[in-house]
This record gives sequence, structure tokens and C-alpha cells, in this order.
Amino acid sequence: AAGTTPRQIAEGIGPGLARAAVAAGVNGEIWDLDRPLERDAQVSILTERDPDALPVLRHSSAHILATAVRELFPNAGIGFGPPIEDGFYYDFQVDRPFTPEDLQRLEAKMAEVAARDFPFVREVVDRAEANRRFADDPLKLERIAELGDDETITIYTDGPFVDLCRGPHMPRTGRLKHFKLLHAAGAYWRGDEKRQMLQRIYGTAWFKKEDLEAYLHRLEEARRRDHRVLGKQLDLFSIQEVVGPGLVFWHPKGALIKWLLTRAVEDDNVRQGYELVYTPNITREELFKISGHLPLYEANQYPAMAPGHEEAEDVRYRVKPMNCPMHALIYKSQQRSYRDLPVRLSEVANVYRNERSGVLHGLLRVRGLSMDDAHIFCTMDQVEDEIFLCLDQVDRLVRETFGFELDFEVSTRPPERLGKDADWDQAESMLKRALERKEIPYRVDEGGGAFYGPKIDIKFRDAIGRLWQGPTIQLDFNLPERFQLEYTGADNRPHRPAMIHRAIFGTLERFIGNLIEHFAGAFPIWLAPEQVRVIPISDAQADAANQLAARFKAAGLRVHVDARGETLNYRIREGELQKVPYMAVLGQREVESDSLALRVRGAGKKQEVIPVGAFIERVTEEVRSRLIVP
RNA sequence: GCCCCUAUAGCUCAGCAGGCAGAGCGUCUCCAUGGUAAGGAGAAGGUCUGCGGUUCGAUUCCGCAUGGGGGCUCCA
Repeated sequence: AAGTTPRQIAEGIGPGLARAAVAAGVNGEIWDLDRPLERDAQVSILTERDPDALPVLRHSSAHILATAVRELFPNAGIGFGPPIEDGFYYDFQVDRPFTPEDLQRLEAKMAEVAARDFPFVREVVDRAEANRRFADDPLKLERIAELGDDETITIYTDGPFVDLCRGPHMPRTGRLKHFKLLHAAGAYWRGDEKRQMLQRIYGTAWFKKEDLEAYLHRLEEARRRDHRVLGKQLDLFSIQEVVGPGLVFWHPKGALIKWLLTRAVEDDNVRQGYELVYTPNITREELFKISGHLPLYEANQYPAMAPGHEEAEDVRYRVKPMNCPMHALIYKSQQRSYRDLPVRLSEVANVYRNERSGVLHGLLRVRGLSMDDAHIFCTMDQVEDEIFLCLDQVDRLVRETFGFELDFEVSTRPPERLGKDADWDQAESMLKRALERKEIPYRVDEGGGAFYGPKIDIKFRDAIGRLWQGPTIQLDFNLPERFQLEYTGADNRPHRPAMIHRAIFGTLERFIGNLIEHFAGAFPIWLAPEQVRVIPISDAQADAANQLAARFKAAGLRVHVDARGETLNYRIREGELQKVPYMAVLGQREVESDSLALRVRGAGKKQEVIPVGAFIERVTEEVRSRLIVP
């Protein structure tokens, strides 16, 4: 009914629903509870059972945080406070950074503000009024100046706090009950690193106590799986100061996983018709001038080295940050006929990128990367089939092998780009057709492609629901041009091939980091660096243990014997902590009957005594069933 | 690179309002020879990240550097 507000309507429905209402939708559009309807309309009330209500709760929570900040820090400038996944943040301009004690005080103050149950009041103002109201807040004035003339400027007030905001909000602050401030950090104003840095406070908010607790538990679970901690505990890798940040040492157990993955992708490549190549780690920088990476990519490259012996002063070498130009050179090293295409070159190669120090993070962001890289040179007409084969590989190596659920996104032409529109049309439709042929649903990021070609980005979801960047398939119109790559067509004339970059695991560092967190260090039998640990109960079984281990080894299993002079309990505990999938305990009874007492990782006291032959059969079969290396 | 936090034994961490450093685990030795998540005893092990400054005296306070962490920006 025109003239009434959604709140009035909600309150008319009944007290139960009115309490549940957090925001209103009018004719499918999100509206404010206090904005009177301009004409008769269909009104729907968002209740807290509706997942769409959470962002509203969180946005209001951010305002309540700002309300608390203003009470404790009256001079604070107010930045932005949007809802984010699982929570909210708000940026403030304050004369000193927030401390953990500040967060505690603010959290208490927020509870107080919420308990006072202020209504969120919406007010429409004109530009002059808005400028007057926020005259002492330069951050807000900047925002107001940017608002278009056709935009409605709204102000929200909850108790003492007034904010420029588009809304919508909960009806009252009292709705906020289950929240927590998580941490404070610096953040650039408007996300621009050239602008000043504000102090950001992150928090989370939920309708139900159980949801908040479950969320905090998830955070705890993520910390428990941290690959940097597990990497040390399980002795998988290290990063050492004398060598430098972002440079990974793979210890024997981590190296084994890396080796298995490398073999998996190399074997699959060969079966798929790729050819393996090896290219140098350093090159004269001329190469990157041709490719255009210099000077464009220079900030991410290590600086040039001195010339080699007897070389001119201006001949400089660089360690390579990517393989593409080298693979292009191999393509170019001979005349190519259309009959030779596609040429598929693959290489698991070490490349080095001089990443800014602040971005490094364990295995997930490093400076020395092992890329499972490949480049396909083909005719434009072959692109679709080649993409299809790449998707096949992704399906086999990532989805089937690890059971990851995949998420596909196609990024199309950006405003600034190279290449003819006709080529982009064809390329984009081929990417999409390849996905459709494989019956893969995908999202489209319009304009999200690189300047040199469209791409498919693939993300995968780990055991606790987090999405990670996985495989990428990128089309490139630029390098074939820069390197003047050609093939002779059926018409006996030179043509330019298309080039596809693709990586299945991306980088082995990042992928293994993801795997460590996904499995929480408890790798499945086919990936576990140590598959079986043989534990003789006493010295009397030591020889038998070594003989048993030799039989396992002969069957292709990765086995260790723990015959240390420690108690059985102690060694069992150690095996569990090291997350070894199987422990084969050997006492007098087992030795006499050629059997072993099997303890399965995580199964506790539950154990079975089985004949050695049966165990070997069972485990080798288990390995074979998910074998990523034939 | 930017904001903040942080650095003590191989690991995880106490400690020191400024007076030549401590625990648990791990390592080594000895005893115990065990039936499914830590048996007992003893020993070794530290220029308290580095360089400056303040001070009679600095691991402790201050500055800078380096590494690490939480974010921002960037990204595989």
C-alpha cells in the first residue's frame, strides 16, 4: 500500500514475523524498512532463516562497530564497512593502530550498543545536505563527490552514529547478538596502494549462537590444517633464511609427493600426445624483450646478471620467470606445416619470480615455482578440440584422482586488448563450446580476460569447503605475433598459429600446500610418503621386521621399520602423529604365523591380525585403484 | 612494497619493571623388552636473529636491518 513503509507492513503481519524481519524486498528489489512505498507493491520480508539476510546482518554489524568506535575514538574518520563472506569489516582513520585490547573494548561496546536496541533510521538527503552533515569527514566527502546525480543519497542513523550508506539495514541494533571481532589490520583507502592506509577491523556475525560457534570452530580447523605447521611436523619442506624467503627446500617426504605428482602429470602428458622438453633456467634478457615481458613484467623478475665470459657489457642474463618464450623458440626452430599441428610441448620447470616480500606465504605464494607448464601451438580451428583435451586432463588428474569438486569460469575480452575481434569471437566461443561438449557448467567473467586472450580458470574445493585457484587454460594471441610464429597451410601460405598455455596443478608448491591442508597431512595411501611402518614389539622381532619390510618394498610399497628401543605405546603414538596410513605391528604370535597386527591410521585400538600375503594384496590393490603413476 | 604484530635451545614456549637464562618435547647414554597414542634415570645443548644507541651493566629499553605472522595491494 503506497505511503506505508515495509516495516509498518511487517509489524502488521504479526509480532513473530516482525521480529524476524531484517530487510524488505519490494517487487524483487531490496528496499529499506523505513522507506515508504511509492505505489502499491508486492512486499517480501527477509527473515533470518533466509541466507540473503546474513549480509544485511553483517552490514548492520559493521555500523554497530563504527558506532562503538566513535564512542571510544571520537575523532575516528569513517571509511567503508561492507559485509564480506562470513562477516564484515570497517575501515577507520585513527591516529594510532588498534591493539588487541582495543578490540576487546570495542567488542564490549558493540554489545552495549546492540543492547540499547537503537532503530536504524533511513533518511534521503540532497548533495548539499550530505556535504553539510559530513563536513568534518574527508573520506565521506570524497564518496559523496563521486556519487552520480541520478543516485539517491541516503544516510543511516543508529543511536548516536550517522553514516552515509546505501543500506539496507536491520530494523534495530538489538538484532545483533552473536558476533566476534577477529583482528585488526592496515588497508589502503579505496584499495589503492598509493592512498593512505586506514585501520581495518574484521569481525563475524551470525543470527544463531551455534552458527557463530561453528564458524569459530571452522577457523580453528583451518589453523589446525595449516600447511606451514604440518610441513614442519611431518618434515615435508622448509624455507630457510640463509637461502631466502619464498625458496622451498623439499625434504625427502615432501619431495616424494612432488615427485609423484610430477610423474603423474608427465605420464599423462605423454599419453595425451604432449612432447616433453627441457629448457634453460637462465637466458639473455633479449628473449624477454622479444616476448614483451621486459619491461612490462620487470617488477616481478629478478634483476639482470652480469654478462658471461667474453661477452659484451650489454649482454645481460636473467633467470626465467616463465617458460612460454622458450617453448615458442622450440616451435620456431624449424619450419612447421599444418600437418604437424598441434605441437604440444610440456615441461615441469623451475621458474623464479621476484614477488614482493609481503605477499609470500608458505608454499602458497613462493619465489621459486615448479610449474607443470605446457604450450600448445595449433590452428585456430583446432583450439576447441585442444581445450577439450585439456579439460579431459583436468578431469582425470584433479577431479578423478583427488575427488575435488571443480568450479569453472571463462574470462572474456577486456576493453584493452590485442588481436582482431573476429579472433576473439572465435576463441571465446571455442572455449565455451569445449566446456559445453564436456557438459561442464561454467560462469562467465565478462571482460576478465588478459589483454592477449580469453581463458578458463578452474577452482577446486577442499575438504573444509575452501575454494583454491587450480588449473588454468589461457589462449594467447600475443606471443605467436611477437615471435613471428608460423606454419605453412594447405594453401602453401604462411599462417600464424594459436597458442594455448595450460597448467593442470598450477605450481606444485601451491598445489601440494593445498593438498596438505585438504588432507590435514593424512595423505591417502597412494600419496603417503611412508605407506607402512613396521613395528616389532621387542628386539626379538627385529630381524623378522626387517624381512617383512623387504617383502613390502619388493611389492612396491614405501615402508620404514621403527625398531627403536622405545615402548610399543611410544612408537604407536609416533606413527599416529606422523600420520602413517598403516602400522604393521609384529609380535611373537605374528612372526610364527606369518601375519601382522594391522593398525589403521586414526582407527584407534581397533585392529586386525591378517596374513602378510593378504595385507600386501590389499594394500597394493588400494594403491593401484587410485594410482596416479602406472 | 605499505600498516600492525613478532623473533629466547632442534621444536613449542616461559622468563627478565636492566644485574652473565628456564620448562616440556626432541637428541645422546644407561636401565627397562614391551601387545596398540608419551616407562624410568642421567647428560649434552643457547653470543637470548644481526648491527648500532642509551647505561657502570642490555636477552630485557630505543633505532635500523633481516626473517616470520595478520591484513592491504599483487598473484600460479
